Amino acid sequence: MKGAPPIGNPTMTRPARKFSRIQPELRREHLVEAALRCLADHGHAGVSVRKIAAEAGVSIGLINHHYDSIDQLIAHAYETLAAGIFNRVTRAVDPTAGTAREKFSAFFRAYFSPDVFDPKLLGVWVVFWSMIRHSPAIKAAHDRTNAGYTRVLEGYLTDLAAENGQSPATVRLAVVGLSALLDGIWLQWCLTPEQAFTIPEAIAVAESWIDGLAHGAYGRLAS
Amino acid sequence: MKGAPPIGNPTMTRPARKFSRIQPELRREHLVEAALRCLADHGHAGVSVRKIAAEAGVSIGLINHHYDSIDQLIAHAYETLAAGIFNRVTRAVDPTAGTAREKFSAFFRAYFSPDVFDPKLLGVWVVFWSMIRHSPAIKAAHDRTNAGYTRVLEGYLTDLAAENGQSPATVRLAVVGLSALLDGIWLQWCLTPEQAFTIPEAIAVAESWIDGLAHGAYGRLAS
DNA sequence: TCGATTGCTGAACGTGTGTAAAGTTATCTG
DNA sequence: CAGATAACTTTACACACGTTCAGCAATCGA
Repeated sequence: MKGAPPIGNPTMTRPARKFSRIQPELRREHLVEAALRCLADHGHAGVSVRKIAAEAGVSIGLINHHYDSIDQLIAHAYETLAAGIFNRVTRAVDPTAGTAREKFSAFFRAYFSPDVFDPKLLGVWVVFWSMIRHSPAIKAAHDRTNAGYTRVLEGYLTDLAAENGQSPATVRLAVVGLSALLDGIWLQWCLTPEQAFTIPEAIAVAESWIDGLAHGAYGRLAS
Repeated sequence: MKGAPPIGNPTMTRPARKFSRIQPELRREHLVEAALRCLADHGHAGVSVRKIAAEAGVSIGLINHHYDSIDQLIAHAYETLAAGIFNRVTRAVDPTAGTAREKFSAFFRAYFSPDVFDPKLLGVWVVFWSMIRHSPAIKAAHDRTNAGYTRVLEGYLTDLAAENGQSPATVRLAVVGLSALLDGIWLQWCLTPEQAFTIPEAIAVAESWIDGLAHGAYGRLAS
């Protein structure tokens, strides 16, 4: 019974392949994808070696074979998801074509898309946030992502100031304001899907913020 | 040993009072406070009957005696905390004194206070958010709180529009924008305490948003 | 002072958790 | 084809979880 080979009929009973070996790198990718599905479906309860292993169709022990602890896997998942979204959104803006003002419109179109504005995505993100304080790896991933957006928005806003003949002195706080506005709209939208504003309206709010900035309404930020 | 009364010295060994009975309402208040301390200290791991009971100095069974499940306790804690902050912030604005513009400044002063801008508070809130999808009670508490802020900001913004001789047509989306901005600044501040902006700067960003609105930069919201 | 009431305790139960470590086997290399 | 390698499985462990429930005891009214 226990692994005993069938006697006399080696060709009849093909020993079914119990698992497949793949490159560690590829396996980790699969584990990350399974982890993200678990987080999206079960929220915080999805942070579970057993659930993720089942979702990936592998044994319990595999995760601890590829990661020192489950937190490392979650951190890797954060890194992967955040980088994917960041790349998708920022690549939607052609850095060589159009005015700075037009770049914002392109950015908003990419940001306010169903890919990003998805309650399940916030569900995943909330888990990440809740682990930031206790997991240095996740905190580091968060800081890296944040710095990326700050850098990109800072570039656009600097160009916009130059385009409008304004001083770039206000750019730093303008970045704070704009990224806060984008985060906040995303948060509200995902937390309350039945809420009272549409995606086009959300875009209009963001566009208006840029218009207000361009019209010099934010002079006091230069203080 | 097990509760056996000491023989022969009834006066020597005073039976220590094992616990105290208090009104259910008061006990629930204590449990809520203990729960909030646990959430602030341990994040999601603080959602635990054993941890909260220990923090409150009561037995394990008491929580299930006063609440059907631990989720009910957490929902009660949410309600209490959210209402407390909402009251503190909104009462800081005298509805009878000053212009609408001045009311915003008062509101911002109360909102951007150490009470609210506290990483531990976000830690608690993230737990609430993570439970919204699975707990109708928490979802309801969230919606109620949200509606409260929307109502208040809508009032201020309507007054501001009247004060500036503007159409109130844009108020609805202005509420979306302002509350998103406030949420986003709070989120950023709490997630990244070592970040590159101060509380006064955060106030300046919010004030500038109001100025931009007052200067008519948000005309397109009326579409 | 003596029940009655009921807030409260604490052990028990079944389930789920992350990790460790030993055993298995698919795949690669010689 | 044989042996080495390491990806992978499996089992086991110790612990934490929420909930239940029988019984204890603090307080109140008589």
